[in-house]
Formats: sequence, C-alpha cells, structure tokens
Amino acid sequence: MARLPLYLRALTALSERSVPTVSSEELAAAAGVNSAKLRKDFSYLGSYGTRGVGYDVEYLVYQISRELGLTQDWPVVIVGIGNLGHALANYGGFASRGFRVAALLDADPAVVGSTAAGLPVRHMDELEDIVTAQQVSIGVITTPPGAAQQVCDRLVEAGVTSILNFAPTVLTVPDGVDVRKVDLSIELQILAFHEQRKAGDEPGAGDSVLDRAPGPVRAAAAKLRRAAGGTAKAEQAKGKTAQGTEGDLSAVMPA
Amino acid sequence: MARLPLYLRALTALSERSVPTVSSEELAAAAGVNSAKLRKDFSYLGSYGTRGVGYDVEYLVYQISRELGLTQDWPVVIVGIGNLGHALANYGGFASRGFRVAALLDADPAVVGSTAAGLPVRHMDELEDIVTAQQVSIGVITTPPGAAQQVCDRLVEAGVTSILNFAPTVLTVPDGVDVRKVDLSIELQILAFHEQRKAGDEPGAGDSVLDRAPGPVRAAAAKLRRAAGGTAKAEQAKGKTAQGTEGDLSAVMPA
DNA sequence: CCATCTTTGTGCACACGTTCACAAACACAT
DNA sequence: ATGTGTTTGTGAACGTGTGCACAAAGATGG
Ligand SMILES: NC(=O)c1ccc[n+]([C@@H]2O[C@H](COP(=O)([O-])OP(=O)(O)OC[C@H]3O[C@@H](n4cnc5c(N)ncnc54)[C@H](O)[C@@H]3O)[C@@H](O)[C@H]2O)c1
Ligand SMILES: NC(=O)c1ccc[n+]([C@@H]2O[C@H](COP(=O)([O-])OP(=O)(O)OC[C@H]3O[C@@H](n4cnc5c(N)ncnc54)[C@H](O)[C@@H]3O)[C@@H](O)[C@H]2O)c1
Repeated sequence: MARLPLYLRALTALSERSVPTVSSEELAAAAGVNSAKLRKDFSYLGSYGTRGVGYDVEYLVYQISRELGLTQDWPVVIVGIGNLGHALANYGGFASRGFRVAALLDADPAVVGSTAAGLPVRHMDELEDIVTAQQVSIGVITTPPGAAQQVCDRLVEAGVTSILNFAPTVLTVPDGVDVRKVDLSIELQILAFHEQRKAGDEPGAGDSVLDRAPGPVRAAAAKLRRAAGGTAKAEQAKGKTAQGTEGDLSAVMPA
Repeated sequence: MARLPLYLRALTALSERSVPTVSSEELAAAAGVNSAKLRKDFSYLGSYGTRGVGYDVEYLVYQISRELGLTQDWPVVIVGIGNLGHALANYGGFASRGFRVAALLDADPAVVGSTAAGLPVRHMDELEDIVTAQQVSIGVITTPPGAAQQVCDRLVEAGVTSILNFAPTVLTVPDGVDVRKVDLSIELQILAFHEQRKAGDEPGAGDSVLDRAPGPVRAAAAKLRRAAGGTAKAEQAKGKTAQGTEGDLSAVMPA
C-alpha cells in the first residue's frame, strides 16, 4: 500500500527515541490515520504484533523497509537540471532513504559540465550508457513539459521501468512501466478550490442562472454559445492575460 | 473533484490550437482518464455539452476555471527559501495559473534580504503583516521538517487557511484549515516498491519462513524478538548505515 | 494457576468511486 | 420533414477501501 512509507517515517522517529513498542492507536495517531486501517494494513502485510502489548518498533521498521525494497539502494537518474533538478540533486532526504543519485543529465550545453551537489551534470548522450552500467531502474523527469514525453521515451528505451514526473504532462508508457507524477499546480488549484468553497458559494455571481435552468433552456444556451463562436459570457472573465510560462490560462479569452 | 485541473490543462492545450469542440472520448484520452468518468464529472459539475457534437472548449475552460476559483488570483506566501523554496519562487507556472507569490519568508538572517526570482526574501517577523495586508489565504511550507509544525501554526494563526506542505511531517491543524502534502520520498518509495515486485518476489530471501508460519510459532517468534531486545534477524539487513540527513533509515540496525 | 485487562486481528456493513451500457438528444444530410 | 449517425447524460452493477465493533490472544498481577 501507499501508506507504508508514512508508517515507516513515524516508526523511525519512534526508533530514534528508543521506544521499544507501539500500540496501533499511538502509531496511527502519529501517522495521521485510523487505527483499524493501520492494523489491517499490517495484517495484510504479514507482520505480526503482540496482543496486549503492541508492535515491536525495530522489527516493524525492518519489515516495512524490506517490503518497500529499501534494504537495497536504488540508483536514480535526474533529467533536466534546472531550478527543480538542482533542488532535487541537493536534497539529502533521498540518500538517507536508500536512493542514490547515479547521474544528473541535461541537454543544454550551457548546463552540461557544471556541478550540482558535487555531481557533474552530464549530457543526454550518455544516458543509455549510464542506465545500463549502473542498472538504473528509476528516472526523475524535471524538464520543461514539451520535452517530457521525449525524455520519457528515451529513459524507457534505455531500460528504466519507473518514472517520477514533475512536468505537467500526461506521459504514455508501455505496459510494465510505472509512472508517478507530482504536479504542484494541481495541488495549489485544489487548495484554491476548497478555499473558494469556504468563502461563500457564489462562484460566478451571475451566469449561474442560465446554466442551472433545466429543460429546453439548456439547448438554447448551448446554441447561443456556439453561435457566438465561443463563450457567450467570457467577458466576465478577468482581464488577466497571463503570459503563460506554459501558456495554460493564456486563452481564457480567446481571439 | 481533484481531476478538474487535469481537464483544464488538456482543454487549454486544445484551446491554444483553436479547437472549437471536443468529444468526451478525445478529452478523456488527452487527460488520461475514462470517458465515462469524465462525462460524469462534468455532469456533476453542471456544465452541459451538446449531444452529437461534444463540449465547447472555450466554454468549458471558463466554467472549470470559475469552479476552481481561478478567475480571481490567489496570493501565496512561501516559507523557507532554501533549495526547494528557490525553485518554487522561480517557477513561472504558478503565475500563469492565477497564483501570485505575495512574499518569500525565511528565518535565517543570512537568507533574509537576498532576492529570489526578483522578490526580496523577508523575515518571518513580517509574516502576520503580510498575510493580513494582502489577505493571503494559501501558504507553502518548504522549511526543514523540524520547523514545519511551528511555521504551520504561525501561518494558521495569521489567518492562512490552506497549506501546501513539502516537509515530510504530518501537520496538525484546526478544523477549517486544509493541508495538502507533497512528499517526494514517499513517491520514490512507492516506485521502489513496485520495482521490487517486478524483479521477482523474494524480498528477504530468508526470514520469511518463520514469519509466514501459522499457529503457535508466531508467538514464539514474537517472544524471541522481544527477548533479543530488537530484531532477531536484523543482521541480515545491509550494512548501509546511511548517515541520515533526516535520520530516517539510520536505525534499521539499532544499538 | 486463574482472573482481569490491554491490544491485536478480522468479519461485516457501508459508502464511495469507477465502469458499463444504453436511451435520449441533437446535428446533419437528403 | 424525416432518417441516420454521433455523442451526451445517467441508471445500475461492480469493485475497493474504510471504519466499526468484537472475539481471541496474550500480558500482567495476584
Ligand atoms: N521549478 C518549480 O518549482 C516547478 C514547480 C512545478 C513544476 N515544475 C515543472 O518541472 C519542470 C522543470 O522546472 P524548472 O523550473 O526546473 O525548469 P528549468 O527550465 O529551470 O529547467 C529545465 C531543464 O531541463 C533541461 N532540458 C530541456 N529540454 C531537455 C531535454 N530534451 N533533455 C534533457 N534536458 C532538457 C533544460 O536545459 C533545463 O536545464 C517543468 O516541467 C516545470 O513545469 C517546476
Ligand atoms: N530540496 C528538495 O528537493 C526536497 C525534496 C523533498 C522534500 N524536501 C523537503 O523540503 C524542505 C526544504 O528542503 P530544502 O532542500 O529546500 O531545505 P533547505 O535547508 O535548503 O531550506 C530550508 C530553509 O528553511 C529555512 N528555515 C529553517 N527554519 C525556519 C523557520 N523556523 N522559519 C522559516 N524558515 C526556516 C532555512 O533558513 C532554509 O533557508 C525540507 O523539509 C525537505 O525535507 C526537499
């Protein structure tokens, strides 16, 4: 399950404080989940606790680490050493969790050759050699969105079977390849959505009348919109033209 | 729903190519979801398409933007201008999606006063004033994990009601405050988990014998572990001591 | 050795999200 | 105006994940 890393983090914190055992209740509180869920997770995992006492912290740490494959360390390549790539390269939290940065890669000759976090930035041409030689199976993509799919293809071709994608792009990969994406804009948009909910429910304060009208009015409205060659009421959209870096909202009010 | 931003991104891409309408099938493919799911999302949202034709791209873009609260722009503060804070400050994708960086904040005097992405880094003391004056409701935490809860408390106290947390910490907040977390280590660990699954199922290759034995052997094993004062078989763990930056795996083999 | 108390492991019901499949609705050509 | 083709909107079945609640298991104290 996806909650194991959470448990592991809570457990290691306890381990550092030399706590010998935890009850499911305590651990669940520390990890921010339901205690029944935690117990079910552990039972499904096969790890056994002791009734009346709880779980042995050290044993669980080892069990979960093993289950997650953290008893071995995983070489990782980072492709696209810009703002985000630099930050990731400098991040110490990876090494401490069993992930080793095998190489930093970029296509820009101006970036290639510089160092980040003590590692040299190497050229994309070396990708295949590096992946093969060091048996890299995990790749991190921090290139601009336009290059992401192309980089992804090369990674997969070279033998990478797990990809962590930071570019706001939907990657298509063959079966057997796992992709996880981290999209900061989406996170913020979700927050904004809830934020708006809190601040009273009057989203547009105007055009909801037609849209919520049932029956034949709907068809009329649709026809109207199409006839106008676009959004009939887009004039209500803010004048913010936003010279989109990725050009996402740049066309709320089209030409 | 959490998929609206995805749809929005696909739709804006279409909008830039001046595509007037899309079928649910096409859009679903572009967003990487099931078409029925997409239709249900839209119907739940209240936006109407036209049967036999599809959805009006511009109209949908506006509708979703409005639903997400993207017709207004949201001031955001970033706290902790280290590696990650810098990267976020430099990221243009926020501004283009309706998010404006209201201020960069840090506690370190060595960092305060420098500039990042053209903005000055200001001291934490100014937090309350900034949040109040600019009516900031969204805060981003990129401090070390130890400071995260404390920073979170101050943000909430100042009036922030939505928090995006990059520190590997479970934040506790009062009701009415939303927290979303982005944890890169967890993402990598999940990938490693699946990666291990692919590479044959022999996680420990040794100690699974006892653990999977049913019946009274379980109790014996548990007793044994407790008596040994820790993991009876942790000796099988790799010798990698990992001088943990956050000290996460540093205690797989305890003292 | 027995009683009591704590905590696990899990059966079960429930709620939610997902997917299929199809009728109604609309466009378009004739 | 009518038929045909396309696509939406949604009812209903399905699978999954979640949480309650409780019996069994073991610890602990007498
Ligand atoms: N910076 C952030 O905080 C942030 C936040 C959210 C999302 N993102 C996303 O992460 C990605 C990277 O962001 P960034 O700010 O670091 O951008 P950036 O422009 O600073 O860095 C991109 C790097 O990728 C390299 N690159 C370009 N094409 C390449 C190719 N074909 N092969 C290899 N390398 C190539 C460039 O040379 C550059 O060094 C973008 O997709 C962005 O949308 C960034
Ligand atoms: N860098 C990454 O790629 C990365 C990846 C995953 C997670 N993270 C997490 O993000 C967080 C930041 O990472 P980083 O690499 O940028 O760390 P960093 O050490 O480079 O930056 C942290 C910044 O926070 C500031 N700070 C410390 N205490 C503060 C306080 N009480 N109030 C305000 N500011 C304070 C520091 O002065 C520093 O500038 C960490 O929790 C880390 O675990 C980072």
